[in-house]
Amino acid sequence: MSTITIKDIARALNISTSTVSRALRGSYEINQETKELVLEYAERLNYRPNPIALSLKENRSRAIGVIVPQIANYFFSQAINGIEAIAYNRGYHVIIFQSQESYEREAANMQQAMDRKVDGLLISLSSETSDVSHLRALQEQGLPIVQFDRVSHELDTTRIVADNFGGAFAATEHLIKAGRQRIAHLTIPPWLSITKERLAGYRAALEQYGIPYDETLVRYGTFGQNETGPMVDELLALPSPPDAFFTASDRLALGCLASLHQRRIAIPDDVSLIGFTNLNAADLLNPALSTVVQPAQEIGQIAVERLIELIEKKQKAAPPSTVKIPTRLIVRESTRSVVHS
Amino acid sequence: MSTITIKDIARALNISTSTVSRALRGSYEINQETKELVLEYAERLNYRPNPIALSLKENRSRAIGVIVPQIANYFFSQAINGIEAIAYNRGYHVIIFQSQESYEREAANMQQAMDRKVDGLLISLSSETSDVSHLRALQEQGLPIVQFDRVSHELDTTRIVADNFGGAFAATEHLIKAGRQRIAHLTIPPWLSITKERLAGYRAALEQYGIPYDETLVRYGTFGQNETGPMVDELLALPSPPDAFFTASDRLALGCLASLHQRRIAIPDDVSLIGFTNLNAADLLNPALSTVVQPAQEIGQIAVERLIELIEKKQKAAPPSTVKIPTRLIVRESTRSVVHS
DNA sequence: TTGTACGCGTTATCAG
DNA sequence: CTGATAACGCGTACAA
Repeated sequence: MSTITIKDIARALNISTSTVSRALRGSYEINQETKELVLEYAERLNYRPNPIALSLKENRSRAIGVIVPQIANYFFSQAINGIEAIAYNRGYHVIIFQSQESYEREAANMQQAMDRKVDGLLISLSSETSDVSHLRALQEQGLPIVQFDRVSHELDTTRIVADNFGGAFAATEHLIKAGRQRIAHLTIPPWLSITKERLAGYRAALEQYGIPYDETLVRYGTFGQNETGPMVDELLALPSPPDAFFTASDRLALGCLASLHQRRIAIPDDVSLIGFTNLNAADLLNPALSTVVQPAQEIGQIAVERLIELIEKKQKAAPPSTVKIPTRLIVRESTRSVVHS
Repeated sequence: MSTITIKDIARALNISTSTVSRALRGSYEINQETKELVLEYAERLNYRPNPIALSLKENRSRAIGVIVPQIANYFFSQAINGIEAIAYNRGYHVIIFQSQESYEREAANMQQAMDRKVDGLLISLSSETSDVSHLRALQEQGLPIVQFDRVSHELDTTRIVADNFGGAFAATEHLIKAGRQRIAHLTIPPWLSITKERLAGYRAALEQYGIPYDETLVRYGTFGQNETGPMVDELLALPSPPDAFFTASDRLALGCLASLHQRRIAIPDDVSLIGFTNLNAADLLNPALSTVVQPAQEIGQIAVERLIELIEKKQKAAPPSTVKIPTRLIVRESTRSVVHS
């Protein structure tokens, strides 16, 4: 009794279900009187069409699948924030999947998303994923897919990413201009697209300012816990230790910050530190820390907009392309004297 | 052709759909031979049952609706992390809704969740929500509901919350024992359950140590941007300004930290600062900042476990009760000399 | 303008 | 042991 169907209305009004259906969706060929009657009654009983029945019939769900490595990662939770907001306004629901950085789980998630008949898929690849044939298979079955942040160029989809090269270049340049010469780079697994781009930006800046690239200054992390301590120790033990750190994520930036504090290294007196972070995360960061801000929310919004475009105008699939969203460099010097007052 | 149904199998094997259905679900009354034939064929063609058809038939969706004020809030993204992990293992999907701290939107989300026929609802109330009759209505229609974190005691459901009183007491006591006497409390809207509990813990600690309660030291924020600056200014302008700050969220803690830095107030030399934060957020915090850690992930996990219990054993609905998860006080003194080296 | 019948994928019921 | 049929809620081609 709690859920009222088109059938109940038909029975109550002594008309057929098809008439009710047509009235409800405002079909032109229908008696004004009947129409109003139906609408009024439906309104009164708070009739709500059953989307599941519709899904079954139309073989679509008005749901978008989102697969991310980890929700509890500030970048992704912000991206999802952007995604959900837009999707909601466009009448889509968001079903979240976490790959937990596991290829296997990512594949399982994709299968489940398919089973659920999502209308489209937004995905940021797990760090374990190098083979994208499972994704390609879905795509070939006609599932609209948009990649964001951690993307593969072996898969021909629209890709929405931050300007990782530009951001890394700006960060490195900033450190160089601050007089640093031995800039360490703490980053994430080397095979990820975003890692490569950031590394390239870092190297380009070094090159432009005539500083030799020293690969011993570059350290690759996993997404594990407490990994910065050993990295920092190793770097400090070098014959010629770093005088600055450029980290590739907020997690690494803060881990590095904490490690340096524990080792009684002052920032920015002994070393400088700058990290890749996210827009709101920047608020959360130590005010002494300069950051390269990634517009996570914007990336999510644009990704979902593109995806909905693909879903709704299948006829003219926009040619796959890579969209780079600019990053922003936030320099905080003002607090320097305070922190070390 | 991409999706294979029970019908396809039946046609291919020249048997009826009912036989296929029975074979697939291992019905006892069925020929071993036929069974194997069907299973083998289904396996080979990678048959996957259509959950939407099942939903329509069984009037359930194996999906859990989760309504939170904001995904991009570290507490909630961690809670969702816990929720998703458990739900996934139990075969449920998670559909996310953001109320964006709006009552109206929360109500709309609930309606949509109902429309989608979620099997149960996990909710943390928006800051605008005081009237819970919309929730009560759903509950009376038989929808299993579990509240977490921001709960209403006017709604008779299982509630999973952090031990806000205990955490606030511990934080305040810690500050008192560090010699502080004028402890400001920056908190969130006063009508929220969690606000009241934290305030009560704060007052209880003051009382226990014979410090008079001064309401001018308590400031209530909204969830807006950049609200700590004015709060801190007002407090510092008091005839007898605070010598410590206890903040009710990571956002307020960091906002406060930044504001104090800007005003050249040293921590912990001039004032002490302690905040309510979340387990992983603690990593992100300034290493100089002590915190009361809320186990966000655990709260999510327990909430969803309870919900699934309710969903699956409707017969014996566990009596509604409030579960308090302990918080943990993390004191970081070691970094003090470093920050001010 | 309205009603009848069918199909979307699946399972339960009832015959055989 | 297996098959035909109805039902879940909806929209629509076709018939009236």
